[in-house]
Amino acid sequence: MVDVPDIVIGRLPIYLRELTRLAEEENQTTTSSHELGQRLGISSAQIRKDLSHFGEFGKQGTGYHINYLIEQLREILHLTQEWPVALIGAGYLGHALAHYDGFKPRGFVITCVFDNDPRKIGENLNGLVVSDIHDMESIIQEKNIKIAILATPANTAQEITDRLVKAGVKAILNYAPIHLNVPPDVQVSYSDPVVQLQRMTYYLTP
Amino acid sequence: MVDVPDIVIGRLPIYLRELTRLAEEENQTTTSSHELGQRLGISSAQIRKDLSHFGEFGKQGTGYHINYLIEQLREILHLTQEWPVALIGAGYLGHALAHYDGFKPRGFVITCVFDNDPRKIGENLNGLVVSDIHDMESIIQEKNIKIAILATPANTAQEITDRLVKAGVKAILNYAPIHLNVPPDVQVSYSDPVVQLQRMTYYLTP
DNA sequence: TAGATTGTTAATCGATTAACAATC
DNA sequence: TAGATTGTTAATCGATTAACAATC
Repeated sequence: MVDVPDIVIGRLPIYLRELTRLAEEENQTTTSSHELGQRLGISSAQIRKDLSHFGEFGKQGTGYHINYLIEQLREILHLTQEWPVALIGAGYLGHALAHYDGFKPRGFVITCVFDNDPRKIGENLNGLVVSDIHDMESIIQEKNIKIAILATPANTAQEITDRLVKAGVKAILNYAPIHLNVPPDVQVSYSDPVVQLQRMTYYLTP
Repeated sequence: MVDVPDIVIGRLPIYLRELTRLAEEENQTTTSSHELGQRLGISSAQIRKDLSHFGEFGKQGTGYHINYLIEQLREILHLTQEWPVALIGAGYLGHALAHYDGFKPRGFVITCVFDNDPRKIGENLNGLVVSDIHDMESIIQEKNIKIAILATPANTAQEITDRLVKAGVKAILNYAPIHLNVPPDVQVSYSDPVVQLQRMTYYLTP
């Protein structure tokens, strides 16, 4: 359990999402690796192999009890606590993230928002007041925040990242279209819509 | 060149992005697989191997001419044309995407926006008028649009996807937190911030 | 019991890396 | 020339899959 491949970890939230859907939308109480795989376009063998890294969660003949497997996945992914998140950038994207109601039910709460634009500082974003980015480090440390969402332009992203790391942040979801350099103990996840679109156009006939 | 692994294709836009950065921000005209890899946290061997699927773009001793490699990557990824994109959903996220100025310089133009909310239909979004989603298929076909960005709630995403596919869309960037079922000739790329955050919390100590 | 499905093993498949001849 | 760096090969490393005994 010490050395589970990251590619396996990356699939667990997808399993968790689909299991929640099966429970809430389809009102099912059990499922099988075959059914889950069918719905996600993943082989049943891969799902069983992935889960086997962490224990035995199913029963031969009947499959998996959905609520139990959801609970196990939430523990594995450290989602039994709610994670406070700092949002950096109060532009259009920052607004969208601040208003997104999908964070809370899945384990995350945006707790503070920062911007460097005096016209945005003080603004109310879905109940959160935008703070001056100068206060970022002190507020992050005070609230013991370990996760940040970066929604700033590319040209300030690395500088802000360095400050986040110094302030103790260990995971960054980066929406700026730029690679970030961080120490090995800091996680970075990237979301650049253009990179995603460009990957798909390769397969399209111009 | 017929059968390049998708994981290789996925790195090409990253190379392209960093090369553009090297040219525009650092004013460099040449680079090496070593330098590029250093900046991206990728081995130089992997970069050379990836590029070798498509041809020989460098020179021994001197490396790669940046502008030339950029042009080659743009051709490989089919970015020599500008791709019109349909945006589905005019909520906060739709607003953010409609105002994002990073699409045009990298090959994409949001050409139409759709929503089903009568209060949003007719609204002006950064120069685009929000259309009734009932007109989605006809407008997409008329404009010969092959790429859509899905920024709707999860509960309508599959239904809209089916309609997009019928209208001829071949690539979907999906922001709804749900797996989409599509025919094999349709590309889907996913962007669910919570999935990305949950992958990172695995590595965090609660 | 009969049917279904797990967890696991071994085989297969695919991706990454190290090394180096070629050559600018 | 000497130094640097490519493109490519072969070896290594890692991930996926097929198959099946175990068992609910």
